[in-house]
Amino acid sequence: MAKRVVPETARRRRRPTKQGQVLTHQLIVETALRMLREHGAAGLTARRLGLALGADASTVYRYFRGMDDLVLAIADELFGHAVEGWSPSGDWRADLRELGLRIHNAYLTHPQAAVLTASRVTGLPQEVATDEIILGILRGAGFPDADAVRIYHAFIDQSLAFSILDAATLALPPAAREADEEVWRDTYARLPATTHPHIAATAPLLVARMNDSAYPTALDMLLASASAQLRG
Amino acid sequence: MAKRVVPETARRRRRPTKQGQVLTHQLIVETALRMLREHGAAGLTARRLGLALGADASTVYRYFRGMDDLVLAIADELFGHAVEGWSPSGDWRADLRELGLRIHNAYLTHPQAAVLTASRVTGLPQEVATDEIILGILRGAGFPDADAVRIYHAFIDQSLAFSILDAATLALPPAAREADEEVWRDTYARLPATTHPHIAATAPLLVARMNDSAYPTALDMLLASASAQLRG
DNA sequence: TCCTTATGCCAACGCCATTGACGTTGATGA
DNA sequence: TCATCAACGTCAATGGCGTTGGCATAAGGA
Repeated sequence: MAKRVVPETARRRRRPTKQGQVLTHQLIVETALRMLREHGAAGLTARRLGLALGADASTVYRYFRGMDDLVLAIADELFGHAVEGWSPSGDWRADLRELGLRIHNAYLTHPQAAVLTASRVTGLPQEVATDEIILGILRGAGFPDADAVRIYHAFIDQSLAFSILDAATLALPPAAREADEEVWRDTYARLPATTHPHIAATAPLLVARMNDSAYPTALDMLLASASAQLRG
Repeated sequence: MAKRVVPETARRRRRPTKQGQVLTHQLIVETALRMLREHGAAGLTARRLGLALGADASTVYRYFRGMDDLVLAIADELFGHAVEGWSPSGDWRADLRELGLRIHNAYLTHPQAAVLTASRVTGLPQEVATDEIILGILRGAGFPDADAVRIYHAFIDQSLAFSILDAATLALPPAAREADEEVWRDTYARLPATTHPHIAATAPLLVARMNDSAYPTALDMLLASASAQLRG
């Protein structure tokens, strides 16, 4: 075949799809983002993307080598969304907290993008820009380079990792979530204090928190530890 | 159809597969675990599982409602593996560190199981047992119940979340990983200090750490913060 | 002995990502 | 002006996936 290569230069020749749509990388990424937002991670498929674009599924492959390439482009875009409109306050701890929550939130609807961002470090522009910001905050706060890099790594991976986890919960249909909650409540309430004293003692607390994301806690703990390191 | 219901009572009547194998829930889970260990998360499919069992893929559905049910069973099994042979040392911090690493490691080859464990809290036996152990360590260390529950939640989700992330890296074919590493090294080395001073200053450190999991760092920071809370 | 039920197999459904072949277009340069 | 060529659209097909309906068979229980 004619080697479905994706050219790097900007395209100048265009032909509309059957529905009259003119495609670009940008348009495809934006459409994909909208689909993810509206239908969740499982809702983005080549076929449906093609449909949403008014084009054949295979047309997507003229622009991206495969779905992974597309998701990678989406992933980079999300870093841009995460820091959009943000500016440093001067308080490193508050700044990192804000950025952590923003990144976590941006990837919440796009867990597949989080997986790729973390596993396939490809140096895409928005990702690099975000890295620079985070490292800048840490070094500006006075962390020695080795510590700054270590904390940066833990910080960014933790935000992405929790996004994936929390996204899975979010993606469940409400009915399934309620059913699970019921089972859980039952199971934990039924455990006798003789065999499971600690669960029995804390069951109400456990149940009350079971639907919350643990990310804010984990983030705060990471920042508290970093702060202690800085002072110590 | 005859409603493919999975009976809850132990089965007594058995008919071997064409290959003479006699199936049980246990055998299916064990075979699936082996496939995950040997071929990674993407290597476990209903068809291949059937093949490995010497049975038709559809036979699996006589034992599990669907793939999710099977993976849930696997997930619970993994908690058992994680704490197998472990006993508390009396040092709560060292104990939690050990358990965190064990859980992270157990789910490393089974990220799909980690996703389900965290998103569909179903109160399966091994999971409950592990929860009891962790809560016991925290309450034994002197944490008030509210803190113990909060830390427990962050701790367990952190280990699962990082498993998913690290598993994605692990699953990449070595060639792809090396190619990515190359790109990364290039990108970061090429950034001028004028536009990206912080990356430029720490590039060697960044590159040196890029393939390591950030989990141990994040875990230690979480424990350090917990310890400070306890003392404070 | 007969009936029920558990459990096996097979074939099929509708989904998925991806690709090869082919047609059409617009820009380029002789 | 016009031939060439790359870009990029469609279509049809491939091989995989989870899942299910239909049917055959064997093990107990009556």
